[in-house]
Amino acid sequence: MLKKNQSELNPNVSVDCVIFGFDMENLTVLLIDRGKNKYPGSRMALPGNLIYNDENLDEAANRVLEELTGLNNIYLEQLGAFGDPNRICKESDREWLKSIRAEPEARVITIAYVSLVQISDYTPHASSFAQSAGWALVKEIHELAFDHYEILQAAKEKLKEKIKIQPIGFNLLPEKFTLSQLHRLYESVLDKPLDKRNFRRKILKLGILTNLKEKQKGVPHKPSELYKFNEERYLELSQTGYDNFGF
Amino acid sequence: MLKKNQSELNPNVSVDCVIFGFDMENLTVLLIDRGKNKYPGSRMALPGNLIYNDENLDEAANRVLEELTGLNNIYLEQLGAFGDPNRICKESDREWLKSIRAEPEARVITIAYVSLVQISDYTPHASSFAQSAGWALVKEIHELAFDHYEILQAAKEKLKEKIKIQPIGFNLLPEKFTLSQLHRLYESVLDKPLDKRNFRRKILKLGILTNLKEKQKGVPHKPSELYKFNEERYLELSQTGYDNFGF
DNA sequence: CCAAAAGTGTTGAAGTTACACCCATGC
DNA sequence: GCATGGGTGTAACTTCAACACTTTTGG
Repeated sequence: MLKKNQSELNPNVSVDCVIFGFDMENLTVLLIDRGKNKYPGSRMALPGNLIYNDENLDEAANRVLEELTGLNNIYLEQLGAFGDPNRICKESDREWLKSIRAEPEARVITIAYVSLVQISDYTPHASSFAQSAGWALVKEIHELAFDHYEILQAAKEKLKEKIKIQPIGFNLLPEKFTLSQLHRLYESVLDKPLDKRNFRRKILKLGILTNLKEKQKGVPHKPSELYKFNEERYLELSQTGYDNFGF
Repeated sequence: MLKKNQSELNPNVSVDCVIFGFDMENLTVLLIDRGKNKYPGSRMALPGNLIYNDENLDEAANRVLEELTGLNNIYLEQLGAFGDPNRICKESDREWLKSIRAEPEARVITIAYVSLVQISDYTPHASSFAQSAGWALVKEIHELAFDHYEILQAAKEKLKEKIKIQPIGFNLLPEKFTLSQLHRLYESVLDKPLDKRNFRRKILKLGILTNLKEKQKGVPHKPSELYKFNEERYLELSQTGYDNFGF
């Protein structure tokens, strides 16, 4: 009986994931679609689900992430807890919960996570909480289900702060990338233009990039050199952190 | 019936508060004492309690804080969620929960908060979860109940990061304070020595301090000038934040 | 040859670190 | 008069922001 209780869903605690991607132009976020016509206005939501009583919070977030994207072992960090008593104020949200949860009226606290993935690694999966899912441009999102819009804003702020201090941005790029792509990534996360020459100088000085001495092919302009991380140095800096990248 | 349910304690979600103080020498934290002899080893714990279903997380944290210290409207910020399924692994913790909770075996996720108070404002109160409470030197704490030691470490890190970026340290000082006290505060939070002259120069340049043109009395050395905040400028900077204080 | 993005250095200003001595008070 | 912490300035160095032109490719 205790055993059984331990592996049940906890009706009061969920995790929601803000999964960021980068389409080489703009920051994107993975949203689930709650279905056409039925929930007008805020049809889209962050992926998430209730936790099981026998898993910890990080495990629950990884489970949601893997169920949706098929990915595991990717960058994942807790953002914080959300959950006003009046979080479920929209009628459409209430209806949706009735369709997917055993106790749709329960007070739910959600623990939000931020994840960074390479878009190219993502293979869409149907999952227990989403018929369909897809990438949306972060800058074009103005409304989401529940308090998910607020969570997204907090996630953006956290990413902004963190990318200045730790070299986590690389999690959003493919293995081989150009300095211009990295530059564009920083600009779209920080939401401001960065001087090209200063950016290159700074990022190269960190010593976390290896020049592959290989060039882009098939581009209608001067081809760029490709880089990858220096994994060892990257891990070193990920742990110690910087005082400030200076951006 | 719905109404009743809404104002009940939620058995699965609690808040715990890491309440920092500063005794003019060292960083301190407010701990509750679970009683002599009964719980050896980790007698001390962070103050905290289950949340009510009709209050939000910030309200719950404020309630715990006020119940314990009699203070409200003080600096309070969410740290994050904690709660492995095996969080209650020590027998002494289990026993204690049996004595204070209706469902002592329930899986509990706790939302940790960090609070900064002036020690002189603190008047001890008995409370629903503590017979007695008191300040402990942070650097002398090596063990706490549940996962509270881990939470304390996370709170220290958060405070370190935050104090470099926002002028929140003042919440730990009395209204009138000396630059040396502020200097000592920064040193004990950052846990490293800071050059006196450079510290003074930097902090004064921010323009958030007003020189009261008033001196310490009764000290056996050259009396120091007293300062207070420039409240307006302080609020201004609290909101915008700095890129970096540079410490 | 044109369009498009890649790549590259210098300069002036600001900020950072390191460092040593005299001052005012209580005892 | 001595012990204690308060208060002050400078020089060398590093970092930062601003800024424009040439190069290589595809079409």
